[in-house]
Amino acid sequence: MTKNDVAAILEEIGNLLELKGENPFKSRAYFNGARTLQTLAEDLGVLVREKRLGELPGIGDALQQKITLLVETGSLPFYDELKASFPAAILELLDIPGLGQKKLKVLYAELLIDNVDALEAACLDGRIAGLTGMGEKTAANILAGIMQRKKYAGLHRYGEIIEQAQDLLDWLRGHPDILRLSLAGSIRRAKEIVKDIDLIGSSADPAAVMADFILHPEIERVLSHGSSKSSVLFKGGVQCDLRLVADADFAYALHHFTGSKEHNVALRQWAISLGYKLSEYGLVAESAGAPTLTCRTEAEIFRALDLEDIAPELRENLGELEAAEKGLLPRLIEWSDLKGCFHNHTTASDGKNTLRQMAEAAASIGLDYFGISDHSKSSVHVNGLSEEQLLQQVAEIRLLNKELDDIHVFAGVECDILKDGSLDYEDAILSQLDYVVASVHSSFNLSEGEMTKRICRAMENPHVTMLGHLSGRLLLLRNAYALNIPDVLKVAAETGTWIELNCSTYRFDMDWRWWHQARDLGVKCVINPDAHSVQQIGNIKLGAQIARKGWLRKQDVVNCLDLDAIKNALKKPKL
DNA sequence: GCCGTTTTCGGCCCGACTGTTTTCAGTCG
Repeated sequence: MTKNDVAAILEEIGNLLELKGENPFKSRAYFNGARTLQTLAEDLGVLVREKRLGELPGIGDALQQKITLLVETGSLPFYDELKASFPAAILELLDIPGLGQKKLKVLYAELLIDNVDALEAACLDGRIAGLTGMGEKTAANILAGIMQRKKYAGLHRYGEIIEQAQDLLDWLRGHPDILRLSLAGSIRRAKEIVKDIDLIGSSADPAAVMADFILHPEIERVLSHGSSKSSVLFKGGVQCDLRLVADADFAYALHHFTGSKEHNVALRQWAISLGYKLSEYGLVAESAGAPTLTCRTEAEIFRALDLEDIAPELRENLGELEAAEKGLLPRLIEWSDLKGCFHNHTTASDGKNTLRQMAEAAASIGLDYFGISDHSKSSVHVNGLSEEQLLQQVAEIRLLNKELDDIHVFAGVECDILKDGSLDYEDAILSQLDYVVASVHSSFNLSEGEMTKRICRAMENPHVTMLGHLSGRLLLLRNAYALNIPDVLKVAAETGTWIELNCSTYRFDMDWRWWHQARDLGVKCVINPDAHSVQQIGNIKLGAQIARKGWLRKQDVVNCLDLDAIKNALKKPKL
């Protein structure tokens, strides 16, 4: 049982306890415990074995026992009994917008509603509207929530809505009554999955701004409309919340609504320890005689609390406050630090543009070098290259380099890691390339041990320069395969194998949560677009955002090296 | 159920908006 499995069970327990009418703080304790496990950098099995679970924040005696039982035996009688006292599908109803635990509890107790179809029927035949505390509008809202959920599932990949968010920001900034305006929420923190677009603005006439905001031509439905907050649903299914405050409150509101919630809770505690009370409205001295503070910017709020300015991407309560206190925050990478990239495809395998088009497009966004790595022969479904085709492409690249003077093209391959950890070409072929990206494209269902061994064996090959999309996940589509990432990181450090941060909007893989640890082990990151078209080369900008989230600096990312330095790095034997 | 320099009991972030209600509860972030 992985830590994510355990975390999912703790969350489920939290929800079931709320439905049961338990002390809400008790169920919150389960949610907190789940969150701790999800962001755990260590191996859960090791923690359990060494009886160190209690050292984790939010894990006390009771959770320690329950987690230990789950890890050691794979089951938990407390959970089984709790689950058995409710219908199987009831928690799915909590995903419907507008329906929380309290209403769900009433629906189940009064009408025995325990699935989406029964809920939909009850909305339509008037039974919902007849309950105390619920009326026609409640029924209509729940119904709209069911429809919305069916249509859009409510979650979005960061890389697919960030552009829309930026456009919206620009549109709204043109409003004459807007003073300041920023993205907030998880999209500002560059989370790989985003629920909605949060905007925070300041205005002397918020009602006027709101009145115009809800007239945006791309809006499908206005969900709520007030003078300080409005929510709309855009065509295409993205929800956007706009909050407006007085300009004096802007920095506080921006910080508050950027979150994360966990960061905010920690920062409030921190403020209390210094004698202040922090909220979205201000930073107020609690002790008599202390000066009243006015912060114009978030940086000023942090400074007032004796902290370095914490970048939004780092605000996850994963050590950023402690680092900011000691002046140890990393100087985070910027996309413009990137000088090139390595994992890109052409029409030779499954790309949409030719070798030359790709190289010229890379040059046009200012890159100094660019690597071509088409698929290897086992990936027949994506037109993987035979040995002859691959060597032919290498020859073409050598010729192209004589023509192009503003970019250098490296010849590589995305070589399949076969089921047993061997590679898809012989060493005699691989040795003729400038570099090799090794990736898993098949046999996803191996055990964790087998998959870990497979990938580690591939890294032992001296020709393997880097690992591609380490976990194989496709965001919102496919889970990562079973893999012991700490073990992989250890071997990557020992063998000098780089690990890719794949910038496909579906991947962002390796996950940002691991990079801080990888960095501390000395594992180098390489930010790659996995571009299958000229447009996708630009995804390295998104990748740099995610790298920032993983605490990465310029010196941790090899493709920040200039052309001469990267040539030397590629020539150097890795072992 | 967790936590602790006001500590082993009594808190646990809190305000906007909506809808159902005559003063407030639920949801959301």
